[in-house]
Amino acid sequence: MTELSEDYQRNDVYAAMCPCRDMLDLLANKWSALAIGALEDGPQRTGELKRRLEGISTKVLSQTLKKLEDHGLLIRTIYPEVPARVEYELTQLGLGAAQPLKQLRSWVEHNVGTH
Amino acid sequence: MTELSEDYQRNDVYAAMCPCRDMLDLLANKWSALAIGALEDGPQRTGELKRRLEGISTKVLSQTLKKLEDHGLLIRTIYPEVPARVEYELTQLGLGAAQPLKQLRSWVEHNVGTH
DNA sequence: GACTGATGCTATCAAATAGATACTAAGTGC
DNA sequence: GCACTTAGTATCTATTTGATAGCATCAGTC
Repeated sequence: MTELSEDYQRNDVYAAMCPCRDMLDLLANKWSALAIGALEDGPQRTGELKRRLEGISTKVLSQTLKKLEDHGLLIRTIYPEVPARVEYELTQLGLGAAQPLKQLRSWVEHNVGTH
Repeated sequence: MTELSEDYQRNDVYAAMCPCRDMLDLLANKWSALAIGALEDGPQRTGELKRRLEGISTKVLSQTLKKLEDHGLLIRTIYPEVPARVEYELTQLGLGAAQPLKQLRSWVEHNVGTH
């Protein structure tokens, strides 16, 4: 086993200074979890996301999507139509993150109000 | 298939008014995800949790644990020793929630800094 | 018997974030 | 010119977070 193959073991979400804390903070968030889940269905534009993520404000939606883009989880594409069309699409990384988030949402839906 | 067996389908985290939104908001949170993960190792007292959840403040730890208790995810036990000993332990519900959260933490640790 | 130490919680203040709403930009159609 | 559409920013307030200090309890020490 080479040292390179063990690289991932250096990441520890319990360590305050570990860079993966940022990612956990980003993903362990209501709106991120919902946005990534919605985008699993394919690229979507802003208005559609706003409608699906019931209760989110314009500002928080913009901020959430920007943070996800900055972390490489999704790609933002502007189509120079009029009025402007903006689409968001998950990257491979985002598709990967979507899996555990889907399980979390699913667990919540199946276990609330049943105990 | 009876109606009762379909009950869980009424929960939809995308619906703003669904009670499961509260649970998603609680679990999709950095400190909740870390606290529940730590408690998977068994009951632990406050100081131990504070040490493991590097960077958390006393106040936020208290608040986080209280919210988790209020939602039935953990049980708080006070042992009348001196100085007082307080232990937190996951309930069955908490143990269930721990699974998807573990996968999320694991995904983060394996996918940060590798793209 | 006052003094220190340990533990867990709350009180207090500043800083950051969320949320609600209004406004801007750019071009189309009337 | 004027209204309409879409996506985003600006603005203001409310809520939450974070850092610290303080409190209560009582055992052990001198």
